[in-house]
Amino acid sequence: MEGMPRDGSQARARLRAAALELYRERGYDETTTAQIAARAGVTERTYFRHFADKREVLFDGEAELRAILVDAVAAAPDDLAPLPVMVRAFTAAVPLVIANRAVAQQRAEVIAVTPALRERAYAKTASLTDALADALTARGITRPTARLAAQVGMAAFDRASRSWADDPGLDLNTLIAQAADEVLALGST
Amino acid sequence: MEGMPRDGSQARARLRAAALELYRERGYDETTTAQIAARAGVTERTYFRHFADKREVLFDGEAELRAILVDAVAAAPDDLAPLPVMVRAFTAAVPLVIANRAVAQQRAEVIAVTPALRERAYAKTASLTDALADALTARGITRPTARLAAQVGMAAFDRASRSWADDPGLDLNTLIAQAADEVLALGST
DNA sequence: CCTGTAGTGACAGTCACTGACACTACCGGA
DNA sequence: TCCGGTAGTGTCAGTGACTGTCACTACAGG
Repeated sequence: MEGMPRDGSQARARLRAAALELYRERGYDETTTAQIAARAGVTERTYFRHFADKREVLFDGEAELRAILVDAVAAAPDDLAPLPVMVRAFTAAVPLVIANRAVAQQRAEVIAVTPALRERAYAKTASLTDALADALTARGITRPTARLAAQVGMAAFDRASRSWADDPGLDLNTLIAQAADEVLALGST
Repeated sequence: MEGMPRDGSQARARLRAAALELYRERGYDETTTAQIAARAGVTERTYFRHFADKREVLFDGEAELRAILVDAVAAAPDDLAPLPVMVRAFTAAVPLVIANRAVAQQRAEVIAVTPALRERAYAKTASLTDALADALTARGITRPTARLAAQVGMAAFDRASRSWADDPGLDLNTLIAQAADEVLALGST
């Protein structure tokens, strides 16, 4: 194309949209990166300049969530126990989660039926968990305990998210707090 | 080769060994599946008959661990709370873990420095977690709670494993119990 | 107007992975 | 003893993800 705008973020956004559409229409395995690029009006080579691989296009914007979580951990009161700190962090992210609900659900549907994408999703979650563990470590918590708290907090958030996905009428903030309570109740009959 | 033994499990074992060696010698990215096959004395096509992809060769034998965990969950007393059930399950797996320690460490080293392999490791862990959640569900525990307990239990086991990897002189059974206690203490300062 | 820089297209190449077909060792029974 | 089925393998051809390289174009700042 002759007069293509030189602003890369536009092409990037079109690639994101095209990929989500195609993955939903034809399935991930039946979609080629060339098709994604074509629908976005660029070449395959340009696709790989914006995204590291065929999966990554579905996992953009993770940085924003990470920043919110990490900042919330850093901002929590000094004397707060690890699990309540996690609750605060995820609570801080609730507005973003709610804002992205519509697209997130479409993505989740594709990911659910595609092993390769589930694998990437696990890796992204693990990456977020690492970031949370680092943030807890910065609060003076020992690294092994920080890792444990981050993983447990993420498990609680996962539990809350699923309930909320089933019934978006529920209050996600409340669900997060309840999930944390549920963790502490796992030791008692 | 003319007189190659027709027993596939031998080739499979050689492929496993060859892959671990090459991944350690040259790195995962610098190793081709053709090289693995060559070192094992078979063709590349045969490699892909035994393993689904280039990563899977490092994650064989997961089925054994899964069976032990699931059986232990099923065998636990009816009135035991979810987290203690997880402790029992992982405790039942300790002998296997100890027996595999030497090879497991070599694998862990490669995985640690290879994003593609870490990703697969996360997926394997998630798969085990799903199996544990299913086993808990069979005990009458609600699915969301079962998922939560399985993830929390896995986090505790991860915490215990890492301590044990750092100092194999410690008792892994004790570390698992301590990690579970630590989870329940995450809510208190 | 000139120059550096970022985004892109074009092209060639490697390698993971798959489908199809043929061959060979072995196991069971006729 | 022979014979047919089966499992494991080799060979070959092909697709598609991903990379390196080079040239070109739009735009910003001086």
